[in-house]
Amino acid sequence: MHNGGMPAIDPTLLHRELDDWFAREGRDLPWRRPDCSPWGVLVSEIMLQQTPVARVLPRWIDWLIRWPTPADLANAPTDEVLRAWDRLGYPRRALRLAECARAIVDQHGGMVPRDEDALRSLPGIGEYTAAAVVAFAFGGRSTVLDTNVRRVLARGVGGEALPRPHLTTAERQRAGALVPEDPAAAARWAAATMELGALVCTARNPACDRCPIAGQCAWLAAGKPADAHAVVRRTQAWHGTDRQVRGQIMRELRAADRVGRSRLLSATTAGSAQFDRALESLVHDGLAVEWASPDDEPQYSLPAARTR
DNA sequence: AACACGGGGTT
DNA sequence: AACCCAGTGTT
Repeated sequence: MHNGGMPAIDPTLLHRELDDWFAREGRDLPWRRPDCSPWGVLVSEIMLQQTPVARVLPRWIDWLIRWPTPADLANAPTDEVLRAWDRLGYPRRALRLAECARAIVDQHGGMVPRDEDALRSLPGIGEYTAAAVVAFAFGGRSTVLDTNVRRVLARGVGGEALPRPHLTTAERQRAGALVPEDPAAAARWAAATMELGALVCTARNPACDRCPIAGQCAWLAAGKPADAHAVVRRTQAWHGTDRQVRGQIMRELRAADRVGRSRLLSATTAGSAQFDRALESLVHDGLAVEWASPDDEPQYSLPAARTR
């Protein structure tokens, strides 16, 4: 096994330097505090899926005050859940979080499970989130691989500017091999690598001069070569998409009790064909319900009752 | 493996 | 206007 003449990685040194840096520079986020419950951590992880910390913070605080345990959320009406989710985006996550709460009550006696496979089987919890809850809620050993960690390892260990578009088995192995044996150390490693990717080893302008592991970084040593598999990935369009129209409809539904189709349509930038497609998809997803009216246009609202 | 799915802050 | 961001579930 060779690594192209790049400096050998010393995991022990890596762990210690990142540990020290995280203790010094890590943000004091409420879901990282020792008194935060596993449920609080789980809620934060769902909200943080594709959503920045700054926007999650106020929603998370309100959410935990209102539904401090899985049992509390399990009994909440769906419309209240969706209004509390507000504009965090991807509102299906809110539905899945409520389903997740019910599954925790039904299958785990209301306690967030510690087992990674059990977590993985809950609604809305995939590979990343299961590993994150193991580490951050229970201080357990897991391989936490989010976009930040992937970038840190792609650079520091792989010598490449950015990770591949898709997670590979080889990448999982590389990440797993670097996880400290001690569970508490593994949890700190997960938090520190994520934080490094978020604060220093950012996608666009990495602050290598402030990086605690710059001395061991394969990418820096190689002269920071450009992304090998760049371009290709075009960002998804946003304006005029069905997603945008869905968001416009959801905003209107959150603001009203019931809304007629025509008023809903006028709240969007869509033509009627796209509007109907978006509205139908929301009904299909369980984010909206239709109230048929014999002699007037159909009315729509958020789902009032929870769908048990 | 590819696709659908929000929204707002930053550059 | 483009770019970025603590992913998951479906097909």
